[in-house]
Amino acid sequence: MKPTDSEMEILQVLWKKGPSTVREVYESLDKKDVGYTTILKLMQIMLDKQMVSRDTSSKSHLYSASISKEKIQHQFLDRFIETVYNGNTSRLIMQALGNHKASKEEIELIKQYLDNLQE
Amino acid sequence: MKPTDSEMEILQVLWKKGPSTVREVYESLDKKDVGYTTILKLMQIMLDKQMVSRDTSSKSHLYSASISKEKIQHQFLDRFIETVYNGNTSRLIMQALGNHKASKEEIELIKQYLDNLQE
DNA sequence: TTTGATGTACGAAAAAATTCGTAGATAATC
DNA sequence: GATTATCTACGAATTTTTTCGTACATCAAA
Repeated sequence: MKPTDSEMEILQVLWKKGPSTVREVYESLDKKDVGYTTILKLMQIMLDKQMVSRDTSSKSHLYSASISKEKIQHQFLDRFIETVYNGNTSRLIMQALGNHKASKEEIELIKQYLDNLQE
Repeated sequence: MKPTDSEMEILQVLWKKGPSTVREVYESLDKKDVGYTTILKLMQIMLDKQMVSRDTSSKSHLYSASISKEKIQHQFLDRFIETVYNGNTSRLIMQALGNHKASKEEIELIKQYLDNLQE
């Protein structure tokens, strides 16, 4: 099960803010280019697909992500490395390091991580 | 301009093998689940979008990627980190290292890269 | 020069994803 | 209690992506 781009944006909000109403999600994604019912419909579809669950006890329903951020990240990462980097993980890592100005602390952290791996 | 998943698969082949005919691409993606004309059509659409160019001097046209692998990778990576990792690059790198069993050589390579960055 | 294999072009169907209007329910406010 | 605001449900239109059938061209045998 692979969330689409729009679905990912909604999941991001739910992961960040926890259980939220459609309006809260709509507000968070300040995309003035789509209407409220569009987001509503998307979230209803996500419910169908069981990507989110909801609490309908009050009038405005509360939606929560029902798949963990880590799991989706992992899944996307694998797929991403495969389709974009042809399975070459080191290449991805180097490019990521290159694009992004890493701080001393970050670099140290990653180095430590690598040291651990080597044991 | 964002290639779709199918378009990415085709680009991968062109990057790897260089200028190729539709049949060569079709063969490379041993997806027996889609027909030859599907790939042909996709590549024609990609021509429209100027993602590929072609040489029509002989009967079977030769297609080449007209955007560089590096450029697309860079673009995808930025987008990916943004939508999936919320801009947190280190997180991506650690997870990538964690998922994937890196060889001693790879780890060394990345360490060297980090050392360079630190200077 | 006919036959068959291999190509391209392209319209159009099918599938997937996105968008929104409208109807009706519920809650809040006057 | 009437009016207004806010919410859900849901069908349906749009847009995007994927798929393929068919028509026609070209080339190499037979």
